[in-house]
Amino acid sequence: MPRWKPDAVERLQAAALELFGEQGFERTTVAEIAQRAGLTQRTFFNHFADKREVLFGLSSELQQEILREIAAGDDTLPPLDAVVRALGVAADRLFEDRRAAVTRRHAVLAANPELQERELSKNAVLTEAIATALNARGCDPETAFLAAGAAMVAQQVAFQKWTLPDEKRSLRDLLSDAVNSLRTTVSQTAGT
Amino acid sequence: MPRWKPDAVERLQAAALELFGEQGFERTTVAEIAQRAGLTQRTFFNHFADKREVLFGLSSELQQEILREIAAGDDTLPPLDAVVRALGVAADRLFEDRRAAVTRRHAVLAANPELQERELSKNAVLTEAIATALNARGCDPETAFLAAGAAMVAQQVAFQKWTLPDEKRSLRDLLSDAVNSLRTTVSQTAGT
DNA sequence: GTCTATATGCGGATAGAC
DNA sequence: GTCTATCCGCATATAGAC
Repeated sequence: MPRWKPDAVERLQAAALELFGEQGFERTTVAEIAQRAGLTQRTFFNHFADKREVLFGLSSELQQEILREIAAGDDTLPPLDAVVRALGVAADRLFEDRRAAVTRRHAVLAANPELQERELSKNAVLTEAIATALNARGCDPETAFLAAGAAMVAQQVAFQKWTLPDEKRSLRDLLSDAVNSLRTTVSQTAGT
Repeated sequence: MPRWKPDAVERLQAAALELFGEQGFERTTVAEIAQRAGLTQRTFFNHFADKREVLFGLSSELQQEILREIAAGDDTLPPLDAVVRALGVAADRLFEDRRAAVTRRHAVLAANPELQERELSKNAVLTEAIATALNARGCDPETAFLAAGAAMVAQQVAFQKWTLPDEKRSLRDLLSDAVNSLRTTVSQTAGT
C-alpha cells in the first residue's frame, strides 16, 4: 500500500486544466488546484516552479521527443525534412490521442497574455534546441536555424488548424500541408 | 526659448541605454535614468509604461515603417518579397546609421531574460501585423502568416550577424543573403 | 495597514528499496 | 536498519488589492 496515490504531477495538471477552463487562469489559486488534486500547495510548488508551469509539461516531453527523433533520423535527409519528420513523429506520439485536453489548454492560453509569453519563450528555446540538434548532424549553424525556424512557423499554422472544432485530420498531415504551402510561398520570387 | 529642453523621450532612451550598459538592467533604477536625462521619475512613466519599455521605442517605429511599406509596395510582388522589401527599407531608414546604439541595446537584451521575453512578444505581434497587412493586399491568411514568419526568421539571422563586431555589410544586404539561404534550405527536399 | 496570493526555504514524516 | 523519494507543515519574503 503506497503512502500516497500515484501520479501527483498528472493529477495536478488535470485539476489545473479543469479549473482554468471553469474559472480562468487568474481567478484560480494554486491552493484550489492542489485541493482538487488531493494534495497541498507546497507539493504543487515542489513539482512546478510557478503557477504557469503546470500547463507546460507536454512541452518538455515534446522537446525531448523532437530532439531524439532528429538525432535518430536519417542523416541524409535535408534539414527541413529532418525537423518536419521529427515533429510529425512527436505529434503522433504525444498529441493525437489528447486532442480534447490539448485544445482546452490552447483555449486557456489564448485567454491569457502571461501564458502566451511563456509559450513564446518555450518556442524560442525549442527553436534554438532544434537548430543545435541539426548542427550536431553536420548542418551549418545558419542553415540549421533557418530550417528550425521555418519548421516552427509551419508547425504553428498546422497546430492552429488542428485545434479548430471540426478539424478531423491529424496534426502530422496538417503539418505536411503547411510545409508544402511554405515551400510554395517561399519559392515565389519576383526575380524570375 | 522653450521651457524645457526638447527630446525628453530620446534623452531618456539614451540615458537608459548608457546606464544599462554600465550597471546592468536590474541594478539600474528609473530614478537614475531620469536624473541622468535631467528629468523626473514621473516624466519617465509618462512616456513609458514600465522600465523595460524604454528599450523598445525603435520597435514601434520599425513596425509602423514596415506596415506602411507593405501597404505602399508593388501589389504584384509575391508575399515574401513584399515583406523583405519592406524590412529592407525600414532597416535602411531606422537602423543603418545607429549601429552602435542598436548593438549596445542588443547586448543589454542578451543579458536579461525579462527583456528577451518582451522582445519575443513584440516580434510575435509584429509577425501577426505583417500577416494582416499582407492579407489586406489580397493574400490568403495562411500564406500571409507563412510569409511573415519566414521573413522574420531570416531577419533574425541577418540581425544577429549585423551586430557582430566586424560586420560591415548593411542589414539590408545581410537580410537579402539570409532570404536566399532560406529559399535554398526550404527548397531542399527528399521528395525529389 | 490588512488581506490575499505567489513563491521559497527548511525541516519532518513515512512507504518502499537496498 | 538505513536511504531515498515523495509529500506535508510552518515560516516568510514579496507584491498587489482594498
